[in-house]
Amino acid sequence: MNIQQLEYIVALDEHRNHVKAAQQCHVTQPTLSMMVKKLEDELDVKIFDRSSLPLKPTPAGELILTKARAALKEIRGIKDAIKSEKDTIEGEFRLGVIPTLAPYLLPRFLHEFLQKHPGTSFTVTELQTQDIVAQLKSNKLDLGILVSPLEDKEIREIPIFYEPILLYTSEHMKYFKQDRISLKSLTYDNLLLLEEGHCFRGQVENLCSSMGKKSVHQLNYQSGSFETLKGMVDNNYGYTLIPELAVNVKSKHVKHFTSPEPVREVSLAVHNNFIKEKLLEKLREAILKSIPNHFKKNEKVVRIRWN
Amino acid sequence: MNIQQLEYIVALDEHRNHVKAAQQCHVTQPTLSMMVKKLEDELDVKIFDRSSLPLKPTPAGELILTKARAALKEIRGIKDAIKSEKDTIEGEFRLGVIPTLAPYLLPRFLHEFLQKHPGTSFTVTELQTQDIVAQLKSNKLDLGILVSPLEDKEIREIPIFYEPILLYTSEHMKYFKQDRISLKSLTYDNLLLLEEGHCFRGQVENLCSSMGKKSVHQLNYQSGSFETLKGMVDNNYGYTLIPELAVNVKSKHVKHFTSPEPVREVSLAVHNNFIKEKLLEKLREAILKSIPNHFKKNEKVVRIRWN
DNA sequence: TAAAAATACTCCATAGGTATTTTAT
DNA sequence: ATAAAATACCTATGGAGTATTTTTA
Repeated sequence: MNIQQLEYIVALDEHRNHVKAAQQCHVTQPTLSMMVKKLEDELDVKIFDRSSLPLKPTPAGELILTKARAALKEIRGIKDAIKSEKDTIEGEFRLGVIPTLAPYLLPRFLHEFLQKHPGTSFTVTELQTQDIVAQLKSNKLDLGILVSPLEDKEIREIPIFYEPILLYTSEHMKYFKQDRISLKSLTYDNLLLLEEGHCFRGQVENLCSSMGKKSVHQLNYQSGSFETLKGMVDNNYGYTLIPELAVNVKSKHVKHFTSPEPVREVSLAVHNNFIKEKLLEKLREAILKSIPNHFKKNEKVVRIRWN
Repeated sequence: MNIQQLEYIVALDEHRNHVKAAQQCHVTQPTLSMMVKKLEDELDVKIFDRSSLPLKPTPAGELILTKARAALKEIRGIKDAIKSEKDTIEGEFRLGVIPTLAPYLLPRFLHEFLQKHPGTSFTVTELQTQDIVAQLKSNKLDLGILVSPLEDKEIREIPIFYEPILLYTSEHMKYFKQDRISLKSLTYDNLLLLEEGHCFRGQVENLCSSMGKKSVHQLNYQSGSFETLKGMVDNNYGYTLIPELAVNVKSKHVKHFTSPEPVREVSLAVHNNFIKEKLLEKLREAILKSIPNHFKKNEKVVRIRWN
């Protein structure tokens, strides 16, 4: 017995005509005829009395049809439940965001999102990438916003945007006089960096080594936030690399790189189990709407990896 | 999606182990693994979290499993309902029996059967074969007892026994002095016959022509019952052919044929739709128990056809 | 005789098998 | 190291197609 056969007999009972029933099931008349017959053979019961046209169910057939309808309803219920689970936005969600994004990105979209979707609520935690990943896996978090790729089979990433990496330089550096900086011309010496653990530190180190450079630091100042680093630079102390959302691009200290521009890929991250597709879609849309247009995918970029 | 896949995920949820689940489903582990995966792919939902052993259902998986169990229950319900319908004896049944059997056969088993199966009741009608067939088809009868074969696609015959045909002869006939009569030696002239419509008349005519004989009747006496014919013979008026149940075999008027003996095949007849197999089985057993042992199938017979 | 259903046959998708590799404890 | 699960590959069943015949009204 299979689900198709049940659908065939139900359709046949509804139409009392093989051709019409077959059309409804998107198969040919012989296919439907054969399958109905096969089911009858398997159950060893005549479901339809074909001795006169239009055919009609036998007494046993009536019984079978009633039960077949109930079974099909349950089966459709499975698909429907999944669909509605995927389509529903409502719920309480635990969101982890990396510290180099949280203060700059969340204010841009979260309030509006909550107003637009009153059924949703979020508990936001600032966490470093590895903690977000671990907590998504252990079901302590539902969603993450972080820099991808992670290359973790259990975690699904939905890329949202590509955030340019800018140079934030003090006035006394040579870069200050340039309009745009070439990535190749960058020496990584005396670069101010975030402390260990922040993915952005890893990203910059990665960028550095991918350029075949070795950074030597006279001052090994490591801060926990861009705000401190910016303060250092503002007070004429070296330079740093900084993602665009973390700075006012109109500041005279900010320098863009020439093409190909380094960017970091910012993604939504969820456990493979997460199925609220609609929520992901809506969140992605809301975030995309809140960020500058040039963050959208662009071929002329160097996507830097954080790990 | 198919029923097997639902059974696989339910088994997997029960055992939390692919090997054991596969054993329960009588398939190999790779088969079960693949099918579960295929279902997940089709539904686009992870049903099981395999990141740690033993695996466990995802939240969405729990939902799916609940519904899958309900669906399987309905599906099993179909088979169970059929089985119980087939196995149940209880009910009111309308039984048609041909007149040449009814008065001799019914008293032999019906009372005992009713006592043994208090849940059953019968409405018996004496009808000729063609009427039984018509009423089985039009659902005015549930069961028939008649002489087969009928060769009607809508009617199912369950042979019960083979009733010998005997010669019932008056004392002045040449047959009276013989111990056993050879079928070939029989002249069909002046044979007393039942009136038109009775299948037994057709059977005898059939037997006659199959022997290459042509019957010529001096006295064309046609009766509606064997009792009348027997009365004629008892009063020294010719002879007749008569099925064994209709006579006292110890009577001196009764002569057996030599082998191969002519017999008629007595069958239960039902419409193809009829599914109470157990009832048929029990009826057949009861009838068989009530008739002489030599009525059971025997190779040394000439099965005569009534049509 | 026209419409409906059954039959004959052909094809290919896939459920299921075996052998092996990969993963998790 | 060992048990469990996934993967690769192969086979054969049977679901579905087209063409045709048979049946019903």
